[in-house]
Amino acid sequence: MEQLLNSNISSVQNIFYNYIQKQGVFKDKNALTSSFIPSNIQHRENEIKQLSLMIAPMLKGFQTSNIFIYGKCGTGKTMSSRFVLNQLESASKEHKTHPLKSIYVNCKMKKVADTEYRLLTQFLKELGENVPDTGLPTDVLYRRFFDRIENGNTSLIIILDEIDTLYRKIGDEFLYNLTRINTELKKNHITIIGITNDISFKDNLDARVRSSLSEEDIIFKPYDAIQLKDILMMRSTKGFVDGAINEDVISKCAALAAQEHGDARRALDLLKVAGEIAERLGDSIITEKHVDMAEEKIDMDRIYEIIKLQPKQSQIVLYCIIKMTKRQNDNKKWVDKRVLTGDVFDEYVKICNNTNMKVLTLRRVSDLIKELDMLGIIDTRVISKGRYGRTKEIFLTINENMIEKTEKQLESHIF
DNA sequence: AGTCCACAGGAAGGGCAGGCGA
DNA sequence: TCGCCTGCCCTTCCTGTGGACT
Repeated sequence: MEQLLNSNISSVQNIFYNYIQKQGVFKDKNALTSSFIPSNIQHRENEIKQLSLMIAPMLKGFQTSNIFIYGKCGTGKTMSSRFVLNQLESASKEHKTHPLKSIYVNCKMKKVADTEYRLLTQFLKELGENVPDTGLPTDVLYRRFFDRIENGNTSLIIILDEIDTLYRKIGDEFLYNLTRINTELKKNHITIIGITNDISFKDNLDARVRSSLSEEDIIFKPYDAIQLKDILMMRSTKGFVDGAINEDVISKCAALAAQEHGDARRALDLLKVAGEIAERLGDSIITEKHVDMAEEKIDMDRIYEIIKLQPKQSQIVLYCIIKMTKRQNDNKKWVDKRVLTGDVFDEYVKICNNTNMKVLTLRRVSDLIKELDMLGIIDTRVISKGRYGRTKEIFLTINENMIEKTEKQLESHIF
């Protein structure tokens, strides 16, 4: 027994020793993450200039317009905004101008920034106030927030990233209240920068919110394959050791990401994960084979992550959708196979009864299906079947060769 | 043209847990 | 301790709807 333990220790120690000794492919892995803000942001010079000009008056204590930034994911919206605000704050400190503070909130963060109360506590905490996570009336929080800004000596810039998610969750009352607070402030000001990838989002807003919130717009166009390659080349130089990666591999990552609406985040992920896979396999050079493996791993990880975070009822609903989709023995291509809400619900009831789970109503299951759609794991479309009623067609968006793995993963959670 | 189906999805509210402040 | 507040998950009730069928 003791001998077995010792052999385990020595094998693990060996892995660590080899890792330390071996020259890996990474020089600075951080440079390959999407949260890394480089000192030189490529192909976004115009947008950065535009944004800087819009918020520069804050340095002299003037009120500036609220700004809306549009662009698909991975087009550099967040990175450019954070870059400009970092520069703005340091300019303010360096030249001792009107003091400024910026707060960045990703509205997609569940349990952090998805309700009015949570957002206000987040703002207050950033401003140094101690507020409980629950318990206080919302109007008390608004008052504290107002007092803090009015009686403090800093103006505030709030970046609301993925603002469309916030709107879908809590409506536009919160945004309206923020703009109202701003009109009542005398000494300091708030500027709101809303970031979204939904170009039509603004149309949904109440007219009074739209007029005050979206005074200036900036649109970030998707990167093309050449621009993506430039970005990846620059990041690779920082991120990988010399000779670990060649131009062909970078081109492949750029081309794959360009197919997905020029998503730089995806391109960087591919590069980083390909590097990790190469390292794990003991290869000192990253090849196109590693990129292929990285592509599959990223997609699978995303699905696992979504599944893991879903409540059990939602997992059962997804499991039923997969089972019903697989059950179709027609000649249709996988992407054309679809199931209907009613069929999913019938299957759901059966599974709940078999597993002694509480059976939720059709109304609730319908909402769970909608949530899965929003997560991008399924696609839905409302259709009419004439006198046989109206329902929802549900398509799986999971890659066909990942279905089995996803199903097994769900089974391990449910049963 | 009217009927009818099978839901979609909005609104309201119940019930529970967690937390605050007097 | 108790009243009040919030978030969260859920149900109930209801109206709306597109198009096949009569």
